[in-house]
Amino acid sequence: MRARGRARLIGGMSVRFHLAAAIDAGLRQAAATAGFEPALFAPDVRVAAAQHGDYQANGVLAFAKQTKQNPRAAAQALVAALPADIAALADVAIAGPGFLNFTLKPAALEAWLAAHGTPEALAAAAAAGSPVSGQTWVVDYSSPNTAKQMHVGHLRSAVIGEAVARIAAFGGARVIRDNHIGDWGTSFGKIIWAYKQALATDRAALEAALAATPLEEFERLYKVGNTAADADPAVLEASRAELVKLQSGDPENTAIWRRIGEVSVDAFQKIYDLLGIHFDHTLGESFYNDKVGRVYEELVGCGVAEESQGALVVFHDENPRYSRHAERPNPFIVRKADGAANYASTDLATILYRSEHFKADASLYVVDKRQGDHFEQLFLTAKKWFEKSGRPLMRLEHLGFGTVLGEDGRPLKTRSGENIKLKDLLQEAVDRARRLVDEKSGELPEAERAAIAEVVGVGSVQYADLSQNRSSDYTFSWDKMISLEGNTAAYLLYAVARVRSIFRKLGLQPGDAASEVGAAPLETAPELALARKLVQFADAQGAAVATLRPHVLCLYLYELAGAFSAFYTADKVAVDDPAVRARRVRLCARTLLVLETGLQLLGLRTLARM
RNA sequence: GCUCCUGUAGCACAAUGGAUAGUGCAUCGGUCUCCGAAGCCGGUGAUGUGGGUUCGAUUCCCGCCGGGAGCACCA
Repeated sequence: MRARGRARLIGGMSVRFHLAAAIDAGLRQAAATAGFEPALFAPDVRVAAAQHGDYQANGVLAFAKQTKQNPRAAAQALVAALPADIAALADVAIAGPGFLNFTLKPAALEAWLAAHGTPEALAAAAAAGSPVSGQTWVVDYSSPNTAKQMHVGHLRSAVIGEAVARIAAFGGARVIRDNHIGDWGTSFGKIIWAYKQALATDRAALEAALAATPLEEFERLYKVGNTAADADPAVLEASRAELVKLQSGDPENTAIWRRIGEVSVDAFQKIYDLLGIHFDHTLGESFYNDKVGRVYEELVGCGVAEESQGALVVFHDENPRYSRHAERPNPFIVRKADGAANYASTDLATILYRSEHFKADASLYVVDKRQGDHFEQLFLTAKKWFEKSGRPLMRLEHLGFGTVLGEDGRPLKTRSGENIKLKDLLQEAVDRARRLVDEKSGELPEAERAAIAEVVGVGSVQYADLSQNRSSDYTFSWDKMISLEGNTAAYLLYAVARVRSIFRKLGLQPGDAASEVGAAPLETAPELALARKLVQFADAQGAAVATLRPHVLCLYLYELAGAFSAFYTADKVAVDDPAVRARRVRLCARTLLVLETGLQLLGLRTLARM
């Protein structure tokens, strides 16, 4: 069997993208040679702390423990049996109780840099042999409700979802981006009622408002309808009647509803454009409206669902939380007592559609973690349903994220207690970035400063969100976010701009092979540290795909930018010695390549100047 | 009440059971006649608490204390 991963031949030397995987394979081979029981030995290769080398393998300790051997003796036996390609790749040392430390040889670093010199080479290497390669993944994110402006609560799903989608696609998956908008439900009866009232009262004013700020106007109409329905049972009844007409296909109500959807999606797209988001599909709840009947039939038919208090529900007796025997039973309600569908109904229909129509291998839901119970019940239900109906079940995963909090530790709101509109938040970020750009780079033309401010401002919002573990609550702070210092978008973008500046000054194109010809071997400590960090892109990328946590990629890019900045300060690129210059040009070009690739995976744009 | 999540320096974060717990902000001190100082180099400072499992625990298990969230027809 061929080794996993793509190997490129450079000067007869095979170059692996994932060097950790190469070391893992080499250790397994050595273990076989040394007579270790394969089932008991897992190398456990990981990126090491810098003082220990580049990679460390911790698996000897567990192996020695299980087989009652001296761990250092086992480590020595393993090292002695290491295949030649690993010995050529790295220096190996046994440390502490039995850790194996691998320090990549400069020639191995140079070969990796030479082999991964273009965006195409990097992407091909990352996708080849990836565990997700060739799979179809649906990423379900953003998912706002129509007739409402997106607010700060919608930020994380959009930003994290886009990053996850890009990371998965770079890892070789065929990614389908699906915006599961909330475009169906009782609220539309109220909007239609209010719309018709406004039409009868002052048609011109209504049309003017809808022409100027259509989404805001529908949002206002919803509030009018909602307030009126709360105050007056007759209005509530009238709204219900409008909803029934809509659901039975009444042409007028359907036209109003369509218009609501269109203006909403148009407004959303303006924000998506800023965030670099483009959906393949916008299949909202209404799309599944005619697909829930089949779900009910099947669930009842295969004995998963049952009637309870008039509703169609699913209990999960094996789980104390969702068991019918619980103190306060909390079943999964798949059809309401009034016969109407709910969130659960359409989500089940959605799973079926993604299975049958998209042939999806995975469906990832980037949704607030507070909906964790819903997804747990949804997945349990889908599992039983698909098992009983003999269908293979795709991987279902809820990528939950925490709440955006203000600096007071409460969910982020405006001073008056309103939700902050996403549009306003992004504009504020751009405005703040603009002030910084004017201060730092006042010499640049007005139009360029505006463009820079947009990239820095929006990128700062994205990066601040992505750079911490998504499942934690996220404390929002303007000052920290737009800050120039620390682990921020500005720091990474600044590193990119400085690399680009070097190439401008030298009159070279980044990645132009001719500029790297005759490169001398890497020599200085900052050069080696930068090269090592570049090689670790493979590890960061692999970890990002495996964990679907973009912050591991953020952390890596920050460290890479730091390694570059240290190198930049210590070692001048524009030196006379052509061999030294060539090797430093190559380091700069790869830094640029990896930084830009990584930032793109996060959904950020980059700048040549800032 | 039940359940889930969570507690790491003044603040914000990191650490698939591994080595001396990393980083940023703040703070203190260096550093621009030299490719961009939005930078670089250095100092100070932390695992809520009590047990347990383990060669090894921020990580796993149990208790306690603190914070957040969810719990029948909303999404």
